[in-house]
Amino acid sequence: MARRIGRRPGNPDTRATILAAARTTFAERGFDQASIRAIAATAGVDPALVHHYFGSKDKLFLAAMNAPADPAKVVPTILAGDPDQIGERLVGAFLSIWDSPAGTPAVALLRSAVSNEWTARLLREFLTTQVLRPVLDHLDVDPAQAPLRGSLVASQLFGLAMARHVLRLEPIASAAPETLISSVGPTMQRYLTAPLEGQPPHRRSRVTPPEG
Amino acid sequence: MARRIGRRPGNPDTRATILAAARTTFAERGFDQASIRAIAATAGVDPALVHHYFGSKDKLFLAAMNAPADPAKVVPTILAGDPDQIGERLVGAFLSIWDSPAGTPAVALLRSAVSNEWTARLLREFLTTQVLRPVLDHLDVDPAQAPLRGSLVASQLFGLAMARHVLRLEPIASAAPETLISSVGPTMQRYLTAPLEGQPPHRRSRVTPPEG
DNA sequence: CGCACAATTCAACTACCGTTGAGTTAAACA
DNA sequence: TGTTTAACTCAACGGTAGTTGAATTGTGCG
Repeated sequence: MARRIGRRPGNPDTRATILAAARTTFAERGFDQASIRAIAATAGVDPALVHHYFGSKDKLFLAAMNAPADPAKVVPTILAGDPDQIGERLVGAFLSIWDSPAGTPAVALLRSAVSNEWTARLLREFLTTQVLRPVLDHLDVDPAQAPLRGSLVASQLFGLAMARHVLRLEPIASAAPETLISSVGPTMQRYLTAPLEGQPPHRRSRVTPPEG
Repeated sequence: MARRIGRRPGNPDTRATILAAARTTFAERGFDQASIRAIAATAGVDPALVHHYFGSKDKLFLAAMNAPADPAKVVPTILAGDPDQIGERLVGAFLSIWDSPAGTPAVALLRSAVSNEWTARLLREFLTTQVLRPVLDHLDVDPAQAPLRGSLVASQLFGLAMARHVLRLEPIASAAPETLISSVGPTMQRYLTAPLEGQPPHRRSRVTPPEG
């Protein structure tokens, strides 16, 4: 079992090089469009070596996604402090993730989740169990309303990340974090804590849909 | 030039059948993942016939995207009426598009824009010139703030559509339109008309980013 | 009828894709 | 030195992609 003879892990750089190439390629193209061959080429390596290290494309993706921002460390920082500013702190923490080393795998996960059911489930479970549930629990939100509030928050954060980092819609793409914090923070605050049904939609205010 | 002999456009159904198959396939899988071969199979037709009619996959996509909800007809309905309810009417009109015949190509465009730069530009220009600009003009928004307000609106609407129709995040995916109108409408209203810089972010309220 | 021409199909080309298995190289130990 | 073992390469497999050009079908017209 504990045989320790034979060639040592000669060049441990290679594994990390492949992982880095995988992260950027997945981020640029998403899971489906990123090919193992392209990743291997970026890493300057034979495609078969990727399989040698990671076994399959799925496992490579999982390995590349490891060590995104650990929510267990970020979430408490959001919760601490004035409850009225949780919305702003949430947006600030969210934005700062993309400028950190975790930003690349985050974009990768985001891009992939749209066209790949498997990665979509990955993102969904990560968001709900690691981020939304702790925040909603901490705020003592009515459990009957928590799912709607949580998915509203997720929809705005998702749209914000998409506009800023995937679609690159200006001026959101280049805006200072402070601008987005003061703009979107109150939205988060409202989704989290303000009464949602208190103000029902104005009576008969809907626009008639196109005929069909 | 004006020779009119030979076989007539024998079965004009076929072209429409292919277009319909293209729309649903693009909507289900997005531009990249939708194959001409799959579209042809859905239409019960040879892949080469698709090229015969549409020339290339790009042109087929453009043809399939034609006749989404004509914004020239929808936008005025949003603008008419109480300016304080424009947010709600905007969300209502937006939601109703997806339940109309235009919903299928809309989902297709949405899905494709994420992983394909070409379709992303298509969606971006459609949104800004056909929807956001008219609304902002009508509201006499400060031109210096209009782009930010417009892209904030777009980010929330985009996130809403994604959550509801692509990621199918519950309970947004199954919520009644009225629920979403009363929840998201005020957000739109605020992005469009409320002072954005009036309340700067609370001083030093940002969460420290992960080191890097 | 038989010609013209659109509708439609067939087979094939090139180009990638993920994956596999066998083969080569070289570093560490006995 | 020689064995062991991991690092790494090569060539190929079966599959799917968009696209192409030649061949076939069938209908209307002179």
